[in-house]
Amino acid sequence: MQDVADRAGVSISSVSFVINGTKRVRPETRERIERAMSELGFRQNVVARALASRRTHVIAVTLPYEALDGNGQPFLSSAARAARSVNHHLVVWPDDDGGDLAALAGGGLVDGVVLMGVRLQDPRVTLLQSLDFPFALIGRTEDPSGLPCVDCDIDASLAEAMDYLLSLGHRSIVLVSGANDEADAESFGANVRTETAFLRQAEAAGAEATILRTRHTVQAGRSAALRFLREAPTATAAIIRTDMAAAGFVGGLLTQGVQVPADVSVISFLTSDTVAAMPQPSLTYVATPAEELARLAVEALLRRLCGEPARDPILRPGKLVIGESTGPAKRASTAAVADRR
Amino acid sequence: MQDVADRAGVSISSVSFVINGTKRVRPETRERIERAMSELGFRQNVVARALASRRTHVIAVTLPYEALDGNGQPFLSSAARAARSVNHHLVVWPDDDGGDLAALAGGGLVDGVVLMGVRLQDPRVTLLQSLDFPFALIGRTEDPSGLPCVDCDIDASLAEAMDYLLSLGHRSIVLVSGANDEADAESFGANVRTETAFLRQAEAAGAEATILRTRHTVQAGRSAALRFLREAPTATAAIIRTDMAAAGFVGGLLTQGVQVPADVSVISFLTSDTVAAMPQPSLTYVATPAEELARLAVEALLRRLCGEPARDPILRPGKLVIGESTGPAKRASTAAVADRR
DNA sequence: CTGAAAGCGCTTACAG
DNA sequence: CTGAAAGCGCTTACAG
Repeated sequence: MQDVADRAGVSISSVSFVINGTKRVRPETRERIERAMSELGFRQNVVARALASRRTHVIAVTLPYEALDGNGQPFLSSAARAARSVNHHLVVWPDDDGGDLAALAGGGLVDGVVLMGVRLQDPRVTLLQSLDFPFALIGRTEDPSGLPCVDCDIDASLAEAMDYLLSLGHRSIVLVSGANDEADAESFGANVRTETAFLRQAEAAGAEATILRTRHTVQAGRSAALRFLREAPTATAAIIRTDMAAAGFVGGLLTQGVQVPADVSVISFLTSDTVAAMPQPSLTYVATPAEELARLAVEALLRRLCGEPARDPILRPGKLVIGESTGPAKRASTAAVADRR
Repeated sequence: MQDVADRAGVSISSVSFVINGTKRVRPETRERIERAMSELGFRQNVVARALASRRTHVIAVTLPYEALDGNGQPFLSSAARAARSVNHHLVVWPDDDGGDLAALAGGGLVDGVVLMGVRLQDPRVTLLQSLDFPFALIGRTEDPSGLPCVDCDIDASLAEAMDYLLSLGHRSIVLVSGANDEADAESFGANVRTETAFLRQAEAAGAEATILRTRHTVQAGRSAALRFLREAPTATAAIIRTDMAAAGFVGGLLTQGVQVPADVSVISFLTSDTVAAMPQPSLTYVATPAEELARLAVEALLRRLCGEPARDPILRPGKLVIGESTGPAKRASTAAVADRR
């Protein structure tokens, strides 16, 4: 930077002002400085700038190591684009238990962080609050008031699926809920909120409601199909919340000679287009508004960085996309049971 | 840090030495310093350390914005773990065209970078070389000699699939190759190398070889199935290199009344367990050694950071996993054709 | 509009 | 084994 200043015949302050647009400089000097920069191939040292200004213009999104490999939902790419559109960079920073996060927040490498995979009781939120480090959440804790949250409107999203099934005449519906283990199932808000909303909406509609839980794997979906047939023999429709299991669930039904959607309708709840397109028949599904949520979270974080107070949680509904896996309910559900034997 | 030094009654140099283990300090002073640090809840400022030492202990893996959302392969989680095991952090840094990469490499925020999605002619490699910035590749350029590369051994991996199909009696085999567009198909080494190896291995075995190209989507896989039936009527087996298309391909065949594997055997080439498990029947596949490749790439980068010269490219083969989509070839392939009509 | 100077929080020869 | 001091490459009041 000193070299640039020398070549342009100015002080390094002026160079800094030009780079950051912090202060007015005479157009003529500005041009001299810019010429000098490009002639010297000057690249600003981001680390030094960060140390002096306490701003890196980098924000992070943090998620568990496994989630790094992606679920096909465009959360990360959308967040990265949103960051870039406001002149920031986004990095993805893996963290399982808050240890890496502490290093991230304490170290000054990034200006703020977006948390994914938020749990109802999330120690990371407490940690960041105690460090007074700027953050935003994709998801919600149990009591999200006062926190900058962006989340899926589970209630409205589920209503999309339920109303559609009800309109097709289904009156006995199963929710295949769950997570990788029992503790996860209880700690993730999306899971708990889906189960609650399901029971409430089914009751309101006078429909029979059953909840099964399963893990997030294709194989688990196959097993869930067997349990579905055994434990809910009168059910004519299933809503699957564990996206990887959805394909397995349909496969499991087909293997048992149960036709989809002739015998049983299946809706995949909050999944990606890709996963929904994979099975044969392709799935009717409620699409996660991943792109929008990620963008809104980055925007919320940036408002935070500008010193604005947090607003109320922002909720967005998923969208129903009709595929080949749903159809009218069989008239007499007992007939369906008979067919299955 | 000055506070810590004061409280421990030492100079800040000693504190620095304790934190970094750079120099010997008397156990007694060390203990005093450590006590002072924990009492004060001291967190080292990573940015200041980076500026002074020119080492951040952070490495990046860079990939296109879309690839951020993952393909289910454990590249990123494995790389992150590998980095952590050698006391570094890994961030994921999206980059489409080298512009973001230049900021990353020039800015001093990370010590080195792992490049994914490497093309035969890759401008990012040239850029990093000209900046003299440490990097390692997952993948290979056209001429990778002298570069720190880690890649899938396409030839050996394909032989796994080919030998298995040949042993089942298949003598007319189709490769469904491709990428998101024609330019990609020509520019990605994995694609080009697979096609080349396929033609060579088929010829060596005296088998009939056909290549079809398709895009990386489920829907493209369905269309590819129709083209397979039309353009290669005598073929009894297909190897699919475009992972998302594999499920669609099987679905497309089934829709046309072609049985898998009774009429046609299908192998998915270099995919993840998850994608292979999704279709019904589940796919026989050659698993990408993603975990190993990512780990090796991080190790290669770290050797680079320690000043060691690059070795020759490191190649690792994929592993054949037998699923439900492969079986003996139909005796007379003409019979198969007749069946299909 | 421009510049001299202090300071961001560390590391690391160097001297003791 | 320990400390005083220069320096990493910037930003930013402050004075002119």
